[in-house]
Amino acid sequence: MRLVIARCTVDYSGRLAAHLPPAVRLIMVKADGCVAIHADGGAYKPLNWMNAPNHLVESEGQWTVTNGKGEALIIRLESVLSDTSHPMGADPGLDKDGVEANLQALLAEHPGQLEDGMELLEREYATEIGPVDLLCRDARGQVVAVEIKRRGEIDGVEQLTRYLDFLNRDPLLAPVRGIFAAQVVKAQARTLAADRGIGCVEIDYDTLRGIESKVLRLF
Amino acid sequence: MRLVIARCTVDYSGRLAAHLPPAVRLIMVKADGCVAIHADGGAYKPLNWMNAPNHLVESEGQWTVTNGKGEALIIRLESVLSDTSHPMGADPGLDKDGVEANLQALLAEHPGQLEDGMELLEREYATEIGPVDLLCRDARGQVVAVEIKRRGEIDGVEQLTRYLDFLNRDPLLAPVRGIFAAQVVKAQARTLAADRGIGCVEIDYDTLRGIESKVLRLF
DNA sequence: GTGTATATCTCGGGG
DNA sequence: CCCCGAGGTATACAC
Repeated sequence: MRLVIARCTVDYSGRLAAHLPPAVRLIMVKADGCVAIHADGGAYKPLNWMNAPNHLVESEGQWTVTNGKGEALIIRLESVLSDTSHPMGADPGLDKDGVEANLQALLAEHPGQLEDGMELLEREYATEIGPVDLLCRDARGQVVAVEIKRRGEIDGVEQLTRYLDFLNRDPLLAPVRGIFAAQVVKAQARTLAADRGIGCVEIDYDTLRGIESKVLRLF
Repeated sequence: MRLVIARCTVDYSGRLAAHLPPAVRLIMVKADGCVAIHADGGAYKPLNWMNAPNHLVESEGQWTVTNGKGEALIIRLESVLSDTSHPMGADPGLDKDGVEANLQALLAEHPGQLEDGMELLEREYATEIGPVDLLCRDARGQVVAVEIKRRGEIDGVEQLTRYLDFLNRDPLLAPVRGIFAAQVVKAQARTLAADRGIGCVEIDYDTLRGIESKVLRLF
């Protein structure tokens, strides 16, 4: 990884046009060739960048980075304060645990948390337009499609609507109703869901995890 | 900005749990206190990070970063290869041109580019489920809802469809028709729009900006 | 390659 | 402060 501290201006052209006036910034060049220009503040996103694969040409006081998609990043260096390189090697990568998949697994184990008497038929039930998170049967025997989100927003309601459209074409399943389950359901999503006859359930993740812990303690 | 090159392990807990095995990485600490851990590859996103505001405690071989939302980042340093600081000052910020806001502003000024005789009624017209980009009236007096995107894809058509559903329940506005305006409308979006009676208009941003320039030159 | 769904999404604006 | 929408979204994965 090469780290350059320099007073510079930057111009990006491609999907939009963006310009950075002169200032001291960090220019980061990674081993895969990607370039990022960071200011000294404002979270992790760089001001400008060019992902790999790209082509970097260094000339006197100017770097030109281009890629095959007609994008270009031009860095004009007014003064270079520091220019260092550090070998790092490949990174072993990040282990993650606890995203949406975790919530889905817990609800698959405890479908009764969605509604009394609910039973799981299948997880990741495959349709032609994508997998339904949970396919369940309610206490009265009706099939229920469940879409799970960490944050319940309008896109999720659209997603569930598409699944319901498809599922209801299958005479073996129809009529299928929908439940939108999330840790928090936003007002607009709730409005749209209500409008389409889709139920909303807010899931308390800690409660659910508590139930799971109790079950595990029995063994 | 402080730049530390070190062999380290990192653990994040908060919205999820994430762990990084030992490797040499860049630890970036910006003036506002935000911390980011970068590998030598993989685009501009860091492996782990903690945005400002947060609280950083450095002890022997370990940094602990916490914030007020129950998130924590623990960096265990096995060996520090480099540790430098570089004053940069505030960044003047990024000038962007060509994003949706620019397109919306230009179309609001020149609704006739959507269709002959179109007139603007309101920009960002509020509905229960979100703001309609432009509400217009066409040459025959019919109300037209306009959704503007830089790239016209299927979710934009869905969005406009939702707005039309709600707008058409208002007897003072109905019947409302829709126009989907974008610099490029993808084939699937065009098909879906046609199926729903929504018109598509492709906008040439440079042409539109040219018209704006001509208008400005008159003054 | 295109389409779909996720993200510690980030980031900025408005109420 | 939260809510909401756009993003040069990026990224992974299925078809």
